[in-house]
Amino acid sequence: MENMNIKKLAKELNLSVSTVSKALHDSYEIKAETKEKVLALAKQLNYQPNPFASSLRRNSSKTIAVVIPEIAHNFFSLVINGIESIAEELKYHVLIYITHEIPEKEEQIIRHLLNGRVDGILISSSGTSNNNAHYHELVQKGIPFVFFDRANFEIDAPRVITDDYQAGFQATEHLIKSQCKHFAFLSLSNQMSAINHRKDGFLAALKQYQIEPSHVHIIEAGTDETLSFQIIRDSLQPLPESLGIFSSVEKLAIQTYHICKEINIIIPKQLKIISFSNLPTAALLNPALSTLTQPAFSIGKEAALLLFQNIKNKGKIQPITTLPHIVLKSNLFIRESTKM
Amino acid sequence: MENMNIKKLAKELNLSVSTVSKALHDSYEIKAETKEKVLALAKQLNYQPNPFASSLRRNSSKTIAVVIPEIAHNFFSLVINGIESIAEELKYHVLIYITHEIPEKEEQIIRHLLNGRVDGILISSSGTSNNNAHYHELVQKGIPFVFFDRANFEIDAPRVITDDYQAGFQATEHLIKSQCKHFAFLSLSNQMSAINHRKDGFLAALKQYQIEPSHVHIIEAGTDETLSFQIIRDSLQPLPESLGIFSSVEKLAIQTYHICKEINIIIPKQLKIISFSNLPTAALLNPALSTLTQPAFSIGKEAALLLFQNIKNKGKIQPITTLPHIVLKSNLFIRESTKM
DNA sequence: TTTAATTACGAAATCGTTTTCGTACTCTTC
DNA sequence: GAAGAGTACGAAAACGATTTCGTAATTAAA
Repeated sequence: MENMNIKKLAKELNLSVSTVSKALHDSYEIKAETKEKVLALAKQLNYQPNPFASSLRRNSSKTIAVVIPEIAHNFFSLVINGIESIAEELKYHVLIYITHEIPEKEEQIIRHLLNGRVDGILISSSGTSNNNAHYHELVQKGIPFVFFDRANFEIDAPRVITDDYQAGFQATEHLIKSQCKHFAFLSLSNQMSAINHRKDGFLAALKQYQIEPSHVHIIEAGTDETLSFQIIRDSLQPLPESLGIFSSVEKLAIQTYHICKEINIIIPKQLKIISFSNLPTAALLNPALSTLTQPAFSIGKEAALLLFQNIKNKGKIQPITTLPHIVLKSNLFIRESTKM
Repeated sequence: MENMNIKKLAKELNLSVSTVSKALHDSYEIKAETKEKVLALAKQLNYQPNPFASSLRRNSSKTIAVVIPEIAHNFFSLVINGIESIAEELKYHVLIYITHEIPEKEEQIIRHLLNGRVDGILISSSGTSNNNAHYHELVQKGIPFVFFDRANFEIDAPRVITDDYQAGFQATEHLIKSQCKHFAFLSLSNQMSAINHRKDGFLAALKQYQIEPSHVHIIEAGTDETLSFQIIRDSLQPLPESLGIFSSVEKLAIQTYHICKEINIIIPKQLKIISFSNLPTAALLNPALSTLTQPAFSIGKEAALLLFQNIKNKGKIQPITTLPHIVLKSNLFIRESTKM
């Protein structure tokens, strides 16, 4: 009685394995009475089909993978919440892979997933190392995938992103109207679509308001924590007059707060800052942080829905032009960190 | 050439399937020359073994499950980071399941995992509904599992927890020495081991310092956000004199901050608060929040190590007395929110 | 030189499902 | 009452790996 399987179940019922299998799947070939018997005994003996045998035979795993740069991050964990809400409903399993912002790691993970372990993949890219070969291999293997937030625009895959350009423009415009004279953009890397779009919006706003180019600073802080602290600290000493910082990600804004505390820069008097962020404590910070907040949960939900739709339509080739690209709106919350 | 498998590989090499399989597993039966040929062609043709066929035959999945109450939470996402660091190293896959603090959901998830989809489970319990039957079924099926943070002490399974009692005592002692007169413990539920230990420490400290029992308040805020806001708000109106709050979880402390802001209670003048928390912004809050911080990453790491050890030792029954229970230390950070 | 041991491989069973076929049996229908 | 359709089931072939067991060919030992 150690492990129940369909063979033992069939023997117990005096039925063939195939009949039992069909009964369990509610096949029209099996009469109601038999189905009931099978279901009843299956429940009683606590029979659960072996998922690997099933996956092997059906060539589908009821599993998706989520590949993200990091997880201890409000944005990504909220996205996962959204993804999980859909996966749970559709009875799919969710595998998590973390790249730690290392493109090679992402490549390795994706390559590994070519073996069919998952029916589809949700990716927030860590930037590409050189080429996009691994994405192309996914396409070739017919494994559906959807980008979210950080997409690779060279690949014809569906994506769920936010209005990064507009949001960047809007945030920058807000800094300009708050009487900033110098402007800095805090970037993780120039390899990430979302961040680059934010930067484009930033630059466009500055151009439109005819800000002197020498007053515009792009600070690439990078993904290494110690290093980025140093880079930001250096760029604040000496402190440009009336500096307005637009941070492309939450983490760098928090670092900036820490640095300002450390070297006694007063926000918003000496420095104003606004950041993309999903911090639940943004309004409680000292001073409260102005934010652009992405609808992270919805991003996860939409991306998952798109993925499952693609999994269902697998085989039927879809014209590229109908690939659904979803763009959601970020919300601007003006708080004290950008007060005049 | 659509999908490579071991049969095609064998044909290409003019070898039998079994020889190829053995070569790929570096079996002593196969001579070096043959191994090299096999490995070379496997790499060239980008052969990756079908994980389900493999799992089916070997009866092991190289996959573990992590069952947590929620994910958009600094503590749990840090724990996952720790778990992932070990899993990645050992080439295991990580499935995530979220219970949303619903015990029935947890039961359902655990029951589902009885089918052998995973080699082991890491659980932070959402409290038990009635019985512990699902845990016993895991034991019966021989599926290793490890509790972390929120353990079920009635079950003989390894656990990785923190010194909740001592930390609770310490935090409360700190509130007492900060001249608080009334004391409140903010709890999620009385079903969770970690939280109850914190409460015990809280009560023990108050007893030791002979605090008048009528000055001691236990506030069970529950897991529903709207409701807990209301409960906390109500318990602060009217505001007891010199109230010191010890929040058992970060979320409730943040809610308290929001409420204080809303109804103009000044921290730490009118109300002092200290909380268990892994907030990266604790020091940046207004005012900076005093915290007890758990070594979340280490908890994840230790729990994963324990689980993998148990997976390896599966079969060999271990005497209950040697079950490793790991207790890690939390760190107390005193900040402005408890300043006199 | 004969026997025993070792080396290097292959055939086939196996893991637990799902699915394709085949086939008894009953029921219509003309 | 023969033909056709429909019903309800079973045998067996997949799915793609791993592993047991058997066996030629070579080498070593007696």
